Amino acid sequence: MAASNKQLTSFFIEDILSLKEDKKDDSCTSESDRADSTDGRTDTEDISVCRSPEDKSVSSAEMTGGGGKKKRSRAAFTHLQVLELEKKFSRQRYLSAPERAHLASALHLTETQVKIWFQNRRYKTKRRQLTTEHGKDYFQKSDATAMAATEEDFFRASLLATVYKSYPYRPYVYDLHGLSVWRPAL
DNA sequence: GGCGTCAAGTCGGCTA
DNA sequence: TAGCCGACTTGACGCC
Repeated sequence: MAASNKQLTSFFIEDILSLKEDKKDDSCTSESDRADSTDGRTDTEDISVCRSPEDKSVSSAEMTGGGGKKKRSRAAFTHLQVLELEKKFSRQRYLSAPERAHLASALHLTETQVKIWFQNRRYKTKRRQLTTEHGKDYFQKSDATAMAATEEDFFRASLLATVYKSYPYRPYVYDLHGLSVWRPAL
């Protein structure tokens, strides 16, 4: 697994939520949020933003020149960009258009990138939650029941193991407490 | 080379 | 009809 040793964007939600501003990379710029969000929230105040992904990797629109087969690139968001996105996601799972535009400009990302990030993030969270529930169901079965386990159960167990291996970063674990409040399950 | 991660692509459904 | 969504899938990238 690629993530076993590297630290990269491994951090705790508590860190994100309590983060005001620590260190700033030399390549990063700091800008203050003008707090023009429609609901009056100022979640992204004083966001420090590094270079946009387009600066260090080819953007989606920019493909291999020469008219050959177009090559898709994968933008790598900076640590701080992910930090702010996670921070926002921990409070809001859905963004309105103005909020998305505001966050995008604050992070030097496109609105599409922010939208896709939230889509992927929600799906990732849901997958994790589902596999957790399935895991509970499976391991709570009695031996007798386990003896009569269906092929689906075995498939489910193997899938669960695979998914657990796929999600080494604890900060991505969320519990749903109520309908609208999400918080880390740590 | 296989595997895991993740941004982006695709597809179908829903809503205003 | 446009825009957003969820549910995957694809493709690039990094690690072993």
